[in-house]
Amino acid sequence: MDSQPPQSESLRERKRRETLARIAETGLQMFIDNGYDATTLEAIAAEAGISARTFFYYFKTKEEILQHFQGSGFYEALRPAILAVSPDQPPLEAVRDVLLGMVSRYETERSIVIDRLLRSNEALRARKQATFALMETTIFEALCEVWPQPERRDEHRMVAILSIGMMRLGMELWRQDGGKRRMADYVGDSFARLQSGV
Amino acid sequence: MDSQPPQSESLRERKRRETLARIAETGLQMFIDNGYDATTLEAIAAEAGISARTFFYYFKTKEEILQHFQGSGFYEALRPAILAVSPDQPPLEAVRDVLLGMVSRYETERSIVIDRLLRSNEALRARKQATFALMETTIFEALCEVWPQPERRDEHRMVAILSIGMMRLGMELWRQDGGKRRMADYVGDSFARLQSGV
DNA sequence: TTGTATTTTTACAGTGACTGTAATTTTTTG
DNA sequence: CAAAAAATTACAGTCACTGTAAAAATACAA
Repeated sequence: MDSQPPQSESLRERKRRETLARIAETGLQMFIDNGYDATTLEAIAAEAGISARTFFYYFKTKEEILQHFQGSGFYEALRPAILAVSPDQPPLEAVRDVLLGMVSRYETERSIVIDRLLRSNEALRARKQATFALMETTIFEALCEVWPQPERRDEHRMVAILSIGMMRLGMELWRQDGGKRRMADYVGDSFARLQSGV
Repeated sequence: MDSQPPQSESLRERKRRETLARIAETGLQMFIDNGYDATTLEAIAAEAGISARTFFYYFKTKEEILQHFQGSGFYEALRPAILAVSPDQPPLEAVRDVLLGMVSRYETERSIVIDRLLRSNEALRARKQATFALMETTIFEALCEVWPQPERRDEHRMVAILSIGMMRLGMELWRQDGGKRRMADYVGDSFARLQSGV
């Protein structure tokens, strides 16, 4: 109907965005319904109305479908959030606050379902751990920008490892507890316990 | 020459052990020479003098060749070492001492080469992180046996995460430093720094 | 030694993720 | 509208890995 496409997004861009989203949604739903391993690329492509080859034009791997959902929301926001932190507080507390904010946004139905998928398969579990390692690196590098003194680099590494560790601990305790309280509470408690002496 | 096989090991067992070792050694050497991805299973099998199908009679996956070397030495010794610890000292110090002992035994030429391989490939890096996660679980469970009070379980989780974190930190610092001092020194320093207040 | 059970090895025929290539269609742009 | 750029597809291939069933090697008992 509009003969003038909105300047902000061309037909091409819109189609691309829609196709990407359709593949991801279709894939995730099929994973949930039938399991990750049992869902073939061919089936996802067919369901999404594209050829199998085209799938790889949008995603490098099957796993990347899940990374798509992990990525959107958590990992990408980490670096900017830390860079925006006030350099007056101690780094560990700064990172703690950033992570608490992100964790509380993370606790959605979808994330929980995806997490269950990530636990269902050996390779996916490994990828999940790798994501944490990536977050550590991201935190470390961001801290080095906020507090750039070279003699603090080792401290930054330590803070990055401890932060991700406490986040993982909190997430695990939350899971163990069946989600009675908010995930962020458990993460906050873990940080508190860490700081109250090891 | 001996018509009597030694009771301890039958022909079958010896051959099996030898074939397993031959596949692993051949595979590792070919990975080192030509890279992990560029080395096909078929090539390893051919070099080891077996059929491709027989490879999978010994290893479930190609990755398992590397796990074979990781496993022998580190992961398997972890649980018994912690179970043998004196319950008088604090858990964190106990685990620290265990890890320091294992790390000093770990720092061999072969381990370093394997570590380089594990860094060369995305999936392998992920597996490496997964191994650390597995060690955390092993430590946690062992601690729960040594100090079985239910109210200490969360503490044990914390100790497991912190220990593996400090070990990883030490290993990383050692690598960054080009191995001037022993790896165990860096790990020990990391633990010390952790305990001297976060 | 011989026969029989068990284990190991192999060939063969798949499946499924992923890649390279080159042709075709769709969208953009001048 | 024509030419460039991007998206889609078919097709053929590689490689890790699996299922199956038969053959070979080893163990064991009579």
